[in-house]
Amino acid sequence: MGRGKIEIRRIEDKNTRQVTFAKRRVGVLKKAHELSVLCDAQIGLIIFSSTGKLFQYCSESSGMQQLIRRYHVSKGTQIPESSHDPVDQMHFELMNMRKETTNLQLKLQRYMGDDLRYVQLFEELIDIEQQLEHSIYKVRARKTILNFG
Amino acid sequence: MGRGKIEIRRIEDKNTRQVTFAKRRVGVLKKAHELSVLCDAQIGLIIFSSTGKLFQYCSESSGMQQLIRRYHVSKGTQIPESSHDPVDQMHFELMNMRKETTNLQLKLQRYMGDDLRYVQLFEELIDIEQQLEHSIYKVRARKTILNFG
DNA sequence: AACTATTTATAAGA
DNA sequence: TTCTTATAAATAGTT
Repeated sequence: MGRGKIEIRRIEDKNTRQVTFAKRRVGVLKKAHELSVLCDAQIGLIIFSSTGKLFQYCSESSGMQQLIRRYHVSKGTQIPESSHDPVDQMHFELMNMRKETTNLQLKLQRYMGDDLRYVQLFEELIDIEQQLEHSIYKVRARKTILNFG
Repeated sequence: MGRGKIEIRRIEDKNTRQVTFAKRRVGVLKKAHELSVLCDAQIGLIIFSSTGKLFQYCSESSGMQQLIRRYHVSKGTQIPESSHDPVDQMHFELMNMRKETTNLQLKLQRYMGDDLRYVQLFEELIDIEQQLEHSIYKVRARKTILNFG
């Protein structure tokens, strides 16, 4: 739907991905709304961007909470490992977040050249090196812009 | 998007409404999936037809339950730090951890050369550049060790 | 269930 | 980056 056809796979270029996200997010929210109105359907749409920002749509006549409740009822049985107790849910989320934080810290360390002892693959080092070189390139470009832009 | 333009309001003819629902339901589910894949977003879409039938989409790497949990957490309201209620404390810890995760993501982005738009201080860029150069030095040292150590 | 004439969404360009 | 536009995709009405 544009000047060219694209494959449906993760867009690698960060800027393009961000622009596409902004455009298509509007598109899909609109489509959800139209379907809900035209066909009298109850619809909830939750979107988390890759940076964790939340966008949502919920059709009229019911808040998202109510829709989610209906969803749970409709699905009937609750998945065993997931509890309805808000405290349990929070605990679960907390564990997930700790895991994510740890991963991020490791990744950051790696890109900061720390804790490379356990990087055993030469290929992986080359990847990191190239990423760092690319980063430096971009930082220098930004420096130039700040200086003369 | 068809032989004629239509107003976005409830379709009165029952048959037409059903047909349109079937067509557009496929369309919006597809759009949600494409957005999720192209832009690395976490998406959940819940559709109840007017007859109460459930249709849903949830992006890879997380079930609908987990997405809903994330939604609840994300919508969580601010809790005063002073509360002694264990649930509030857990909530508070969650919020802090989310903040830390966001910071880590930003820092990582920065060291990967992305999202430098908002780095306004030349000094800060020089810091990042030096850190990156140091990182490359360490990565290269590790390469040497792997090769000859 | 297919088929198209049109509208709509959007990828790439300015 | 916001605006534009050529092209792809969705779909309303038809068969």
